[in-house]
Amino acid sequence: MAKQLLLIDGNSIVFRAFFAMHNQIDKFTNKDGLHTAAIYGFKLMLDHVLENFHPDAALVAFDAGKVTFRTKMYSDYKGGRNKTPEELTEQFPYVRELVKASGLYSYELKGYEADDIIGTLAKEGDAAGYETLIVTGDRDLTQLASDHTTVAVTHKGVTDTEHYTPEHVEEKLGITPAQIIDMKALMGDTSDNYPGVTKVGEKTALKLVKRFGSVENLYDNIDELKKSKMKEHLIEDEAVAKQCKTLATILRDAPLAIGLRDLQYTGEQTAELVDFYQRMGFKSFLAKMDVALEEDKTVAPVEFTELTADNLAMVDQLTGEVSFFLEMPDANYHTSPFAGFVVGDGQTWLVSRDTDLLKEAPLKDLLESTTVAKNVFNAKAQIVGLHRLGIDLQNIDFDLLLASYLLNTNDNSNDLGQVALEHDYHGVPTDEEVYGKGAKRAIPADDQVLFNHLAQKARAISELKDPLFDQLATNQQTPLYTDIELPLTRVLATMEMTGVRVNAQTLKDMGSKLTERLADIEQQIYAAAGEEFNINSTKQLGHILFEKLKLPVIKKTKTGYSTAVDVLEKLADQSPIVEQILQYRQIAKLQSTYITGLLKVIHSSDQKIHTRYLQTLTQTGRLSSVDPNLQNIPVRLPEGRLIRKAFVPSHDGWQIFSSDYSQVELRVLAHITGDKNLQEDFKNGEDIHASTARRIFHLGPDAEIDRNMRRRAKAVNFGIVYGISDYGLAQRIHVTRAQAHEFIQNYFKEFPGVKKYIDDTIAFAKEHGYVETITHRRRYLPDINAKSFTRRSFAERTAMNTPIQGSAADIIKIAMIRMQAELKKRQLKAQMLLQIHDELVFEAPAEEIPVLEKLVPQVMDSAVKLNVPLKVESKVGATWYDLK
DNA sequence: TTGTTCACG
DNA sequence: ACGTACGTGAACAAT
Repeated sequence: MAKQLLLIDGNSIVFRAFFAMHNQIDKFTNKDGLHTAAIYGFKLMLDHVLENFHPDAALVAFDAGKVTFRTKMYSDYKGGRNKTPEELTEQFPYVRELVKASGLYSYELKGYEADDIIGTLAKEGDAAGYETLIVTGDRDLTQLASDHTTVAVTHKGVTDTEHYTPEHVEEKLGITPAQIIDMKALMGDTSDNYPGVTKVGEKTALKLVKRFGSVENLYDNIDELKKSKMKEHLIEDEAVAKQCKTLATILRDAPLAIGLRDLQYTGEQTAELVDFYQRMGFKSFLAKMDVALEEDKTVAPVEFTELTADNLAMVDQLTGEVSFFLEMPDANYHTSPFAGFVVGDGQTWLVSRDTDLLKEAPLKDLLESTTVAKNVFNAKAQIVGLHRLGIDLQNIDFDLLLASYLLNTNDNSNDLGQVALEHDYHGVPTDEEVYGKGAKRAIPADDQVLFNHLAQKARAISELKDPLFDQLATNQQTPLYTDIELPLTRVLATMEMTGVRVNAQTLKDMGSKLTERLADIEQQIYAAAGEEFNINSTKQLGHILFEKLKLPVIKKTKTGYSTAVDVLEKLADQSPIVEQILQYRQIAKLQSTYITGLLKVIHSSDQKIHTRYLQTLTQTGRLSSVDPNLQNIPVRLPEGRLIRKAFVPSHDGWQIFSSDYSQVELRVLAHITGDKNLQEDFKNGEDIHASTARRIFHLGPDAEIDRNMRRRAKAVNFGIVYGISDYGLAQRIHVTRAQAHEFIQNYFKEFPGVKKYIDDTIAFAKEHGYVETITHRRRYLPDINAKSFTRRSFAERTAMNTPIQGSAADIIKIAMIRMQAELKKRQLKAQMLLQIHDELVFEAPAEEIPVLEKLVPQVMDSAVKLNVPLKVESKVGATWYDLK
């Protein structure tokens, strides 16, 4: 077998690697802050090549600076290029080190480009009977392809390559590799900045090369061309074309100081590579070699002083802003015990288990001071926890959890140590590491262990403040943090602490009735099945329906038969048991989640439910609600809706008041797409689903819209917002896929702005790796360029949905902050209780209802200025059920 | 802990 | 040919 020679175009691969990973450039840095994306990508490419190609000799060629024989000949050669970014230039020395550790030679020659080194060695290889593989990111090198030399050009990224052999060049362009030079001479090269012949591009150049064979032959026989503008240009630019040919020609006889015999490849230098990976922080490469990354464990120890009743005066030594952390071991900070606290200024850290000390003057005054700034982790938890101790935490400046969430919604741990690690800060372990997990989790009995952990937490908050603020500023997210999310934290804390009154007796009465009905249906099901079984078990239910009763299988899940509603609905006419199961499910859900579930979380002290809003969880900027979830209380079905009767005002003579945005997501869509038709429909105050039906079904302005048409149009509108597929739409509205496809096509024809927005947004996401809302809330989409169709498609749908859902979330957040301020300013007794994505629920004395009826819609619809109006509808009633 | 189902916007 | 609408939380069964 012939010997093999590997030649790599170092500069072009490094550039490719760098720009391929450009959108995650800040993710690839080592602990010293060195950018490593290009180094990483280079090694990725190298490993990929060496999987299939086993060279006997190998070399990586680099350019040796700007000045080459080409620039001497033509001073504009490669002119006009942007300056290489600092983040890339700093990586070159390390790429060379990597090349060496990988067992390859590197070489550069003053006055010549990497191409010329490669061209010369490839020629030497051909002569010596080698099979040569050239790896490059630059298509120009394909001119070197020959019977024994293949040129691999990286496509997208660095591991996806296209192999150019003479046959492949012939197939693609219909010319020989050497003729690529002639083609380039005629057409020029914008990236290398030489012009070629005026008005001659790739198409014309190819035609001419195919006809005449070479530039020289073309000019020798120029008279054969018919009179034309092109001919004039050719004649005029003859000198240019000939000069460009020299520029485009890669040298095959550069005066190299090395030869093939100097390039023997004997494999990688394992020890050097491991050391190199350690310094670069390349975990995955180390893992391949079964070596773990040595974590930098050299964290400076943190010093702290235990605070007691006797040395409380030490608090007065704290100067300037302070970092503070109140430790609550349970996630639910409304009820969690307190385990201790830490407070300090970056120099001094004061710690204690005795949280009653916080009530003492020096600490209470400090925490309530409006002039001393506080830095914390999870401000909402701290506000609520301290409130339980009778302290009103004021002047919060930095919330590590909140800032981290805004910077990247994907890293959404609630653990301080974990969050710190996501920002490359290693100075604090996770709670799990210190407190244990599961049943073993406990606050350490050893003071030193607990105090050290608390002090480390406070230090992390303090040290991460500046870098995270800087990153927010870089992302243009400072106003989002300062004007929206941080003020919202206090609004949410107040809502949670206020809580909502729930009448336990109402729930219990409903519960007993449901229990009876459930027992009844249960017996009917057992009778129909001919045996008793656990109806709640999908496995047992599947067995009964599809094996014992032999009903047709409509859909399967990973683990067995699907018994979901849409499946059961299709089976309803086959056996009465199906309808009974649907009934059972509906009632069992109400009973377990909404009767017993809610009864469990009513606080006995005030008969109220205090949910927690998670402000740093969702990928879109919405809130979520837990312990319990008050954002999914039943409303759609009449039986479930009755649950809302239990939600009552907390004072006699008060009422429940609610306002919601009407079609806010579609209005946001109209705003950000700028679609004229959609905007017009909203400005005219139309029933948007009806007007959509009118457009996509091509109905006249006065035609009657029947309910079915409106229903279909509504489904299309939802589909557009969610990232539609014809299949999905067809499923939902029970039409054929072809019909669904036509509906979508009609929609895009009628609303071209929407179509353009979708395409532009996906393109933006592919280029930048993230999408944004109207307030610069950001969501990264790592899968947007994934190879897997499913993953990529999902990322594309979220790319277009997130700005819409997220901007709607931004709008209501702004409204909530303004609303809370208005209630305070007007000294109203009304309280904001709940937020349900597009709806705000209040309780208020009856006499304030007329005020709210004007005020709330006015605040909500003016929260932001869109180029379509926002519409708000209000209802009022004695309970949450009775709203009218 | 994971999967399924179902409640909401 | 791929496999299907976005964002959530809770209960329950089975591993």
